[in-house]
Amino acid sequence: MKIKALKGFKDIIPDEVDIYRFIEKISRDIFHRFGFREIRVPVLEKTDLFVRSLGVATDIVEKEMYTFDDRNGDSVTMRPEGTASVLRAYIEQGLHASSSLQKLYTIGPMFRHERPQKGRLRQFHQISVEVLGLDHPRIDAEVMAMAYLLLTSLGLSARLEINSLGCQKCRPGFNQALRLFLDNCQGLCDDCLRRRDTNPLRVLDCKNKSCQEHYQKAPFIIQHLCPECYGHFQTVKEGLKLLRIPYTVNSFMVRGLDYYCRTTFELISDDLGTQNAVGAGGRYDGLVKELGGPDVPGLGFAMGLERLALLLASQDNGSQKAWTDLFIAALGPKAQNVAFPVSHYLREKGLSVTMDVMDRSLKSQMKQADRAGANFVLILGEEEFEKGQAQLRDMRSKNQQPLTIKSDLAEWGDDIRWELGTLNSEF
RNA sequence: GUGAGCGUGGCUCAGUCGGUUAGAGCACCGGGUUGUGGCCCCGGAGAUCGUGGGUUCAAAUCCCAUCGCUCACCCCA
Repeated sequence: MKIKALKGFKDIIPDEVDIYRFIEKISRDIFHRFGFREIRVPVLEKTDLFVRSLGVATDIVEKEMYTFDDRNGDSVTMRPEGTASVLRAYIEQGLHASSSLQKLYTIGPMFRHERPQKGRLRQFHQISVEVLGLDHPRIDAEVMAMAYLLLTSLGLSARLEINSLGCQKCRPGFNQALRLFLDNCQGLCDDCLRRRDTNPLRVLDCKNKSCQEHYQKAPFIIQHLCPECYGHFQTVKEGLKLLRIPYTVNSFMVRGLDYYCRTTFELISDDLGTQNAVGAGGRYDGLVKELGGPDVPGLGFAMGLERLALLLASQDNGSQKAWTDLFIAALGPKAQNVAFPVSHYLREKGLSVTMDVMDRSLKSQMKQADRAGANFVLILGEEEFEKGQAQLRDMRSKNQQPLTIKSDLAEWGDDIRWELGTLNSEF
């Protein structure tokens, strides 16, 4: 019986890794421009960390975490998201002491025991970005602008939707108003009836038509924001305008995690089926304190690498294949015996070199060279080898020139490097 | 947890009102070019037809069970 990977756990094969590396490279570059630094944190944490940060009643904590007792009997959890771990590290390492403002990001695997579907896995990968220690609304706009720039830099388009969830002062009032409104609605669907109690905001994006008719008249959270939250939201929007970042306000947008307050946002793509958010985040003032740290405000977002990769793959951007500087085609045992150490010498000197060690026909070796994306092929033929000659072929121009083989392999290797250098500079 | 669809060489799929040696394309290997790639032509290797059981003279095809994958719901990146 073949052993297969677990449900929702995927191998990322070389062609796909190229896409992931591309995404990561662009991300690091963009984040650097905004003054962010990378932090790497463990994938396994004490269960309590996530229970406290995400909220006991959230779906993630209730039924999606990979939680188990380790060999000491301690309850541990494979991280379902990045923010909690980064904040734990921020507090534990005393990063707040070295600078009151910390801009951090991390890239890595997250784990949630969900039913897999398009753009959703049990082990998936996120880029997670956090700003700690700054509550000015402009940073909210800046972070959204950075997320937006990342997408456009990747050649992707997505729309930015924003909302404000208010704070501990004004949200309860809205929740009450909403619940009152829902109690007076007749004929809501079963889902909405359930959500009315568990997560009232969630009813607002119900897909049921009759429910939606009701919600046309539902109270908007924006109307219930306290003056501070309202002002914050206004400045966020002004900031986005100043930066010329297009956005729409979606007052029905909710976050699944308890810790969000005030600004929330999502980056939505229409090419992802129903899992249409490529990135999402928001402000989480109070969370650091909740986790035992100083009372500093926080803000962050996460992007799903799989979803980004899905979008990039769908845009048939011709993935460049692997390449190699030089392929050595050696025919016959004698030539092979020389080619083998020369290939190693050239690699020591920094060239990427491939050769066929099975001594196959020249035709098939040329084929291999082509597949390896070789820029040049060094041909060591049996007869020529006896005469101390080799051929250096430029695979693009098909030009071929003779090269004298020297008995001192290092000396000859340097000759080859020299020739490749002069030939390459012509391009 | 709920619902629907689908499991045939490495990949994408055809074949399914049961009927001989299960096909194609791509990829792979070899040859045509006695020592020169990408195109073309020819040949080759490669399949427990997801698994188990049942019906039948005969099952990839029908029935039952089971496993897996996919998509959707819930929820989320």
